[in-house]
Amino acid sequence: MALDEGATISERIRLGLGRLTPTGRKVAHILLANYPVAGLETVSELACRAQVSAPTVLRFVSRLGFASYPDFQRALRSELELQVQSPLVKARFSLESATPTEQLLNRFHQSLADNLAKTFRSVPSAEFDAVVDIFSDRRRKVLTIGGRFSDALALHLSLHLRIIRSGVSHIAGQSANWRDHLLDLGERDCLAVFDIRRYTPDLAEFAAIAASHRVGIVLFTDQWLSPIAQKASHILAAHVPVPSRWDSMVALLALVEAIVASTTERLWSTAEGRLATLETMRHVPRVG
Amino acid sequence: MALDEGATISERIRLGLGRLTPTGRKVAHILLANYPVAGLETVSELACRAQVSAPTVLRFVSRLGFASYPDFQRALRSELELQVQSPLVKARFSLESATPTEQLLNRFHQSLADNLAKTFRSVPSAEFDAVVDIFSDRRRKVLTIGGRFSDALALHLSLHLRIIRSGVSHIAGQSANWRDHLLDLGERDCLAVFDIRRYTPDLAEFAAIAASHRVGIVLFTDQWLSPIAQKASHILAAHVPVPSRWDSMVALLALVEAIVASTTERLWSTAEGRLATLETMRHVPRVG
DNA sequence: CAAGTTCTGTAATAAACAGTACGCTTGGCG
DNA sequence: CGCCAAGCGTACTGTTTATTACAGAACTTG
Repeated sequence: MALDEGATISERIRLGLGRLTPTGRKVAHILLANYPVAGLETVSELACRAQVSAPTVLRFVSRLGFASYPDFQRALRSELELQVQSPLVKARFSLESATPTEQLLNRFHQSLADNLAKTFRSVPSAEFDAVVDIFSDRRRKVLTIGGRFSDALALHLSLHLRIIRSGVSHIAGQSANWRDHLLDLGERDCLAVFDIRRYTPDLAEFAAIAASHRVGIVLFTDQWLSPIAQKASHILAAHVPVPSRWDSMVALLALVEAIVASTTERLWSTAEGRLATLETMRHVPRVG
Repeated sequence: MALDEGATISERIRLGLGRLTPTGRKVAHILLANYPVAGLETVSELACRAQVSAPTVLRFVSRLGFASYPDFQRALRSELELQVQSPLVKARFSLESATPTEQLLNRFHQSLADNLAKTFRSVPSAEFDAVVDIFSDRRRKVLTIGGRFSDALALHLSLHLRIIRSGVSHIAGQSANWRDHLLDLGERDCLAVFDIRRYTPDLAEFAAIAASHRVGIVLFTDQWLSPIAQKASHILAAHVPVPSRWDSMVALLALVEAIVASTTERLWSTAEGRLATLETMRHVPRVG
């Protein structure tokens, strides 16, 4: 790893520019001009771009404080990963005039917008369609279940689906009782599982059992993919990191809402009637 | 170079998803979820991330039409190079080339990003701080409750708060039983209410009763404000419209997460111990 | 239920790569 | 003018990395 942490690599290059040898400076300029791509190429490719020899490039990264060239590349990649693939939202409005709270809100918003962008960019539309297909198929029963926190999303999904179609349930309560629900499920049916990190072992076990009964598994998870991914027939992954002690479920909720919106549209001809019926029932005093 | 030009690599992956083998799909999902960084790592690193073997990764890139893995990486880099240098022109793939689903996802994402921005811009930081103050005050009990759909958020809030502090409960079940909870609440205590449109009459009634007992009401609502706003001591409003039959709770969840993040930070010195205790308890077999 | 096909991981192989030693060149200074 | 030192590139070496061959597992199909 790099000796001198804190600054981004491009900053470190700019700062070190004075201390470099003439050829080293050539490398630095090429790197800054084509940042960060040039640094992700091989040593010889970069050397060729900068019209210097390979050892010069190595001496350069060494002087920047990296133990090796692969080490340098790793740093570059992890920076790229954070720095976002959405360069449009730079919006440097964390100025000194802002109060600490405003800054916090800004940072938080930034991360969320970022997660949203990455999530929507990476979700395969074929996968999305497939899931909507399943949820729109009234012949397939749908069971939803979630982990400790993500269960709220599972509930959210089932609440909406249940309104527009029949055969939807949410599995709550003790994990020992979960598998009872599987009795009702056949090969054509579907289990929607929500599992984000600190993945729930009970859930994985349950999903495995479901999979062994040939129940289709739709997995909503985070960008690192729950272990359940191995059993899942369809996967929708959302980005969850935010500047917080907890992970964010905003992008995952966004996916659920998009799925629900699309499914509702698909089933609208029949869902409309159900909603109307529901409306009239609302005025009847509730039982209990 | 790649045989089949024209599309971006991520698009090509999405399109090819159906034609892939099960393990190949794992690789594809990891790649899309961490695009494009994951593809710039070595074969074995990527294989490890996707929990498959190295040859599987190679077969994957081969099936995508690349002659070799370095070739694939070169393509990825050159795409990255273009993308970074023209930050404005991307994400604009709501063109005629996009499939209906892609357009839907795009529109949906656009609305959500919009809601998020409006919400964070409009939330007064003083109000935000005040709510964090209340939730951080261990002497005040906190009760959460929500409407038909928004109750999932109320639950979400209580689940997190309950971990970092004591005296937090969520009100569920029949509305007739709700007011029982008020018995435990005094003047200094707090009721967190979630209510978005098609506002729930029962909730308004309940909030009114609570207010008459001088319980402080923190209201999470939509941009048009639930009628409960009149009784509320603090209001946090989020924007909810999306191109869907339902309203979106994404921005509201975002606010909740921001509140939770901030409260957690505030109480961290004691919350840390609670979390550790919880962790040790997790390994004890559950009752029932 | 069995034969065949497809898929996948293990292990061995080949290629590309980063790293290094050495000697030449250049610029500064006595 | 000549010595010294710093900088650079060439050529080589050791490692890492991609690749390929093969054998076992899983799933299909008749």
